Amino acid sequence: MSSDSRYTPSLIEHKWYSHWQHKDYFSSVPDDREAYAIVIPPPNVTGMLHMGHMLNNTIQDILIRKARMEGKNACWVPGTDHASIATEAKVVRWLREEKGLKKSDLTRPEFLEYAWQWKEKYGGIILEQLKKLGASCDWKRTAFTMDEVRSKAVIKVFVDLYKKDKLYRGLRMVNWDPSAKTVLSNEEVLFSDEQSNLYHVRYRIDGTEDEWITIATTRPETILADTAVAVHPDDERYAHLVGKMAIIPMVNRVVPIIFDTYVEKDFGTGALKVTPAHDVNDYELGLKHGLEVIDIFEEDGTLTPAAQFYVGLDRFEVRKRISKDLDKSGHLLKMEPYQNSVGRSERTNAVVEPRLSLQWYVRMQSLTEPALKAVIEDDIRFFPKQFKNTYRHWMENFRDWCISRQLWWGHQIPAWYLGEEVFVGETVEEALTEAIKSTGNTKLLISDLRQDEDVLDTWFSSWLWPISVFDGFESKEEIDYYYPTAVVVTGWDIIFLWIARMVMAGYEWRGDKPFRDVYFTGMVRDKLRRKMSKQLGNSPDPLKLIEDFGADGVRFGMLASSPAGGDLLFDDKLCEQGRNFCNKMWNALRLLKGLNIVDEEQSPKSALASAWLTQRMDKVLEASIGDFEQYRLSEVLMNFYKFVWDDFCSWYLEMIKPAFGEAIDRKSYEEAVGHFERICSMLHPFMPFITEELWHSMRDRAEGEDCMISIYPKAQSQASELLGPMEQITDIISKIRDARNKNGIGMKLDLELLLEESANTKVLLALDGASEMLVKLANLKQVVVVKEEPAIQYVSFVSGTDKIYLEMPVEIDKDSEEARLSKELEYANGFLKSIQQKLSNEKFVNSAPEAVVDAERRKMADGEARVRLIQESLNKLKA
RNA sequence: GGGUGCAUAGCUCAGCUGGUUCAGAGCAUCUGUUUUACACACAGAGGGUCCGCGGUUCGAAUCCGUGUGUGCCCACCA
Repeated sequence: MSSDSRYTPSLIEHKWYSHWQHKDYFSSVPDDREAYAIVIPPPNVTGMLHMGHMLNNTIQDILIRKARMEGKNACWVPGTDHASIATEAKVVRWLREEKGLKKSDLTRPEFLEYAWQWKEKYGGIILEQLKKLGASCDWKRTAFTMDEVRSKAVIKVFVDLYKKDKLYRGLRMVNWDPSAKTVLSNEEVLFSDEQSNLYHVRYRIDGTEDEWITIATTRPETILADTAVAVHPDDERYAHLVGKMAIIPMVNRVVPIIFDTYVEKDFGTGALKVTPAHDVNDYELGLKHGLEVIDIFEEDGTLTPAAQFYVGLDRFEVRKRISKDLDKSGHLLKMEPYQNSVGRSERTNAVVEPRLSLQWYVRMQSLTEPALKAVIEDDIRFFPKQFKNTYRHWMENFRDWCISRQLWWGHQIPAWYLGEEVFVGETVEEALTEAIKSTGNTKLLISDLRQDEDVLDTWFSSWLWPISVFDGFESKEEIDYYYPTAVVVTGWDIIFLWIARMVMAGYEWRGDKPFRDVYFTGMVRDKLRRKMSKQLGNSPDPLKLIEDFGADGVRFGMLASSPAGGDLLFDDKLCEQGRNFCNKMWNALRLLKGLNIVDEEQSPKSALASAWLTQRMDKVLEASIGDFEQYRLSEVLMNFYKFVWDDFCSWYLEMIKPAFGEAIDRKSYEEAVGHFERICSMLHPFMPFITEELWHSMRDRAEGEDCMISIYPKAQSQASELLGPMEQITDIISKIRDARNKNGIGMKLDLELLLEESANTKVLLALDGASEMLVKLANLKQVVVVKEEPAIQYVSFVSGTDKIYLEMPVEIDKDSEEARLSKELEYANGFLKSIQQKLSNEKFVNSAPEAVVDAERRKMADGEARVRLIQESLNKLKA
């Protein structure tokens, strides 16, 4: 404990973190113990720690620390994801800003060299941040999706899928990111409603002077690529146009007017421009009606010569210009504000362009089947389980997965071309062998083959993570031991991108699930339920939070926010509460450490308090088992919090605390430290730093005797016969405080406690014991048993079925006493009445379970006694 | 349009298999306390139509139906 005796998180955090590291407690190798593995959802190398990471890593750390303390071989593998598109974008910017280089100036190997440099420099930041949070990962195992082992796995899997005929190249409409100049999978496109305009443009009917058809579009720039106009076949307005052609403005292309039920009559003018090259639906229409496809966009979103106008300008610039030009030429009839949903690239935020291109796809059907089954049948359990439905719905409609990306940073596709023919192999030599076999040309050289320029989607490596982190495609030793892993903790936003795919990969290559449980955290939002965003500035800096409240405080705050599933409303007030909790425990230990200890026999009062605390703790621990199993960690923590603060600090410590100037007996002291020790273990997974610090401060510890590897406490006994009496004691003490307050006794005064003869002896004893606690309230003179109502100035109350007389040194306010007693009587009567009513109901007695009826009978007996006792007091007072 | 949740104190949420006078917790609010571990504290208090309606049951915050409000996911969006 530091010398200034103030709780200062920063002082202890660094100390224990390096201590644990030094002990190598985080390392794991297969052994005889039960394996409990968690693979960290690899954060992007580009990433900084954000609140979502804080949350799910706190949760994982709790789970892994608890497993470790329960004697399992706890293995938490950290790592980072190469995040091909996001990283490449970052590297491109870095090159431009720091080195004055453009990507196009560099060769692929040059670019990759810079990218690796960047990765070495910035890629580890996020892991360092996680360490500050206290994450007890096995850092020696730190993996990277592009390191040697993981890369090998990716290549192997690609080849394997190809051989199984689960891979193909296909020409399709894809989501194109013009900023990163790559294709995106559907899951990488985020749709949101944006304000735009609906342009009404008229096309002249071919062969007429002044007959027009008006279409509505949000993308006038694509008019240059139009190859038809479509209307609904039943639309009478356009029935006369059968067989007619329309003339595209500006380019003056003559295109057919087609009739298709796809068109909605009620939307806009009921006429639709068809641009097969730049719209998914139009492409389908084009195929159906045999339309020409005119592609007017370059891969960066500027216009090609095929557009004829605005060549080289960006599509949005063109939108502005063409609307003006169309207006000038009298084609633009109307421009109205319109809200539509716009898809943007998850990584670059660029508006996604539908584009026809040739890409690699994974056939999903055979992969989704076992993956769906596993979750439906609870072989993999979802928490909360509602997500099963979402998962099923999606899995049943899984489209083939586009896995090629037009980037350099990533795993280059192991496919080689000889002319139009493709050969796949783990190495170029393998591909060459295939090529020779296929062509019969034995003179072929490696240099004749041209490797596919594209890299694989990042998720194509992430989905192998639970296997590849254990080198599971190459060696058996670790994978057989650690697989399936225990649980994966993640936000639900990547359920499809990542979770579903890991499940598929697990069954495809291991024939087994990758993890037993999936715990979905909520999305972290601010207390006003807004998303955390840079623009709003409502996203706290995690490291600043740790500085302000300590890692333990922040962990507490994250967890106390809200349970799994829904949104998690973050409020740094909760971190403050967490810090205060640490401070409370810190001071509790200061109290103990400050006591004078004497070698005397244990006082009965602390023996009782100690036994009671054991039982309270048992009860809390017992309840936590189910909560832990269901991943209700907030619940567990709050219950622990209340137990430590209320039961341990407010009641137990107050009861065993000797009066001012006096000493505590050794046994009581030892027991108190023992309780505290168990509390440290119990709370350690949640708040590792403070508990480790207190653990070492409370006793001299042997080398290696750390809280982190102490045994997780279990309930010691089932019995709870002391809980009742203690409840009564706390009740009595509360009532004494109350009487003091009500009668305006602010100062310490002599009070005499008198009990009826019938009083429960255990309570009597306990009260005597608890008397030390009353020191602050009153100097308790004595506890005596009375047979009759005493002839003194007193306040009486009923606790349980005992009546207690409290001698008061001041005149009692009879009116308020009467009011108080009347109120109590009313309550007791109401209680009794409701029970009597129940018991007089034959149907209740007959149909309710025996135990319930019995309990009611007991309650009735107690209730009757209470009513009688209160009534007596009231009568006396009135007399 | 398809699916799926949610509705309980000022706020955030528990309330699990229907059964304690069951209406709770934390925070916030208010009142009191310079108390000897802790003011990052202590002792108290107030605060509710458990969304409305109907049903099942001896008994409903809990189960069923229905209405309303509200969130999310998927698809579509000229």
